[in-house]
Amino acid sequence: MSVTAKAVLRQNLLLRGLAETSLDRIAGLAVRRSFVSGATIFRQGDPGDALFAVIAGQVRVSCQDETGREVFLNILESGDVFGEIAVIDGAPRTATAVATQETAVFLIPRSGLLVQLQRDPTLSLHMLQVLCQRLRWVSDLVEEGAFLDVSARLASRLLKLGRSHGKVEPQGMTLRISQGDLANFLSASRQVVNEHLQAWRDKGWVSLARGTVVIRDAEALAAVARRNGSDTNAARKQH
Amino acid sequence: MSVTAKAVLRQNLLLRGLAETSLDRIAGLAVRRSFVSGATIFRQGDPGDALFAVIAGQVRVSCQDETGREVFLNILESGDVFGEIAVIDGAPRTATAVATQETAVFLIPRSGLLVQLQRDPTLSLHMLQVLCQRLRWVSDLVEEGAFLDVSARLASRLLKLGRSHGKVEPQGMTLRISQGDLANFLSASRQVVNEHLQAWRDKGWVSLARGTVVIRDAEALAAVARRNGSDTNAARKQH
DNA sequence: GGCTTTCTGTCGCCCGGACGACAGTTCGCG
DNA sequence: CGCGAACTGTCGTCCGGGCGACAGAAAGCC
Repeated sequence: MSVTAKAVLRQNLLLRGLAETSLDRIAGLAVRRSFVSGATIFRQGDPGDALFAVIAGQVRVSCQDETGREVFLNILESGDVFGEIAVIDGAPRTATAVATQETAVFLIPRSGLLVQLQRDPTLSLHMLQVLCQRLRWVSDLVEEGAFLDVSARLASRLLKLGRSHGKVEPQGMTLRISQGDLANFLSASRQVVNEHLQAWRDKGWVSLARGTVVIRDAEALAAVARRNGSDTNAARKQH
Repeated sequence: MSVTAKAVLRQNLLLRGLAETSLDRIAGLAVRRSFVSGATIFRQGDPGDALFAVIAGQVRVSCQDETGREVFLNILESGDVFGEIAVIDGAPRTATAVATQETAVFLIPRSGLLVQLQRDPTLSLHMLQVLCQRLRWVSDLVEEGAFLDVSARLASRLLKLGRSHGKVEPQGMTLRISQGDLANFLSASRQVVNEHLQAWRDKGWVSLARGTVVIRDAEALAAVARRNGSDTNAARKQH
């Protein structure tokens, strides 16, 4: 295993701060895999026999229904771990993971991982942290879905995506995502997303280009994210 | 600690199958608490300094926004564990827990629990299972919220509640919940829930009474739960 | 350099479902 | 036993936002 790959593993929440021997043992289990852009890493319903960690590239996790509608749950990049749920309880995968760029990952087989979890309490504790983090993320999705209208959800999600995947540039936080994908993230329609985005562009809060959104006024977006459906009416009345 | 209390603890997913010594050590940490019907056990934002296990009674877990709107996330009864997220990562509670009956719980303080998790790998592994179970439950909420319309969500949730909290009776599976609470569970309005419930009553799929729903044809409900928004139209066209 | 694909920007229509308002019931409680 | 609170059953109104339909623009791809 290359030195840089080990460095990537070391920086994530799961493995950060683990004893060197423990890290080596996990590294010994891991297999490197590459995926071309668009390749499916696993799909909903597959047996969950491995844990993954992204070395380089990007992976999107989503759910689909039979009709092909899709909801994105998360975007993962270098250092992120995914596929933990199924690996721990051994049940089928709850979501589908697709590489959206040329992507390299580590694959850690379930059997070896379970043994290691049993042996290394620190690893278990880290894994618990990872699951908690996921749980908070998903609970947040539920809460926002229940309480916020599309504009608030959009603002909130833009800020979160910006924080985790944005590139800081002089004009602001740059996000590489199409409006259609953004809509899938919110379970909203592309059209409505576009409408809000444009309103915000006119106010100077964001700038838009094909496949990118640049956040120029995070404060303003945060205010929209905080305001729920009822306040939206108030805003319209005022205008 | 009473024998019956220990029996309750032993049957849940977290502690089931643990070594006797390990179980005793946790029992040594635990404190028994009682709550009257309507009492708040903890609320969203509180520091998460304990794990809870229900001995008897019922606890409802929900999120609230500032305007008082509420979404139920779960209903817990004897043997269920709750409050795990905040206890593990030490961050504020993500939801509010309220006793809906006279309720007794065990409270296990964070500090002691963490030590025990570090010492007993089997306990950690069990805790991982518990978190996975929660994660699947919450992911399911997201997926259903995104893909299913109110009738399908209602059918799906009724079946799930029936499975976990229903009483089997000659007429069918009896569920003790008001239509308003059911609506909060789906993030839907009480009125629409009532409308669907009544349509189903007329078809003989459920029977209704003040504060209770009896599932008489689980198959029929399952079919509704499977059918998403688009098929609803098809059904209407046919009629 | 053309051709296809994939985005963005816009309309208009229409429907699911939220919300307010009441009337009638049934509990629980003083 | 009587009163108030909580629940169910129904209407009508109104609107957020889904969906189909295009047109133009930018980006791969042969």
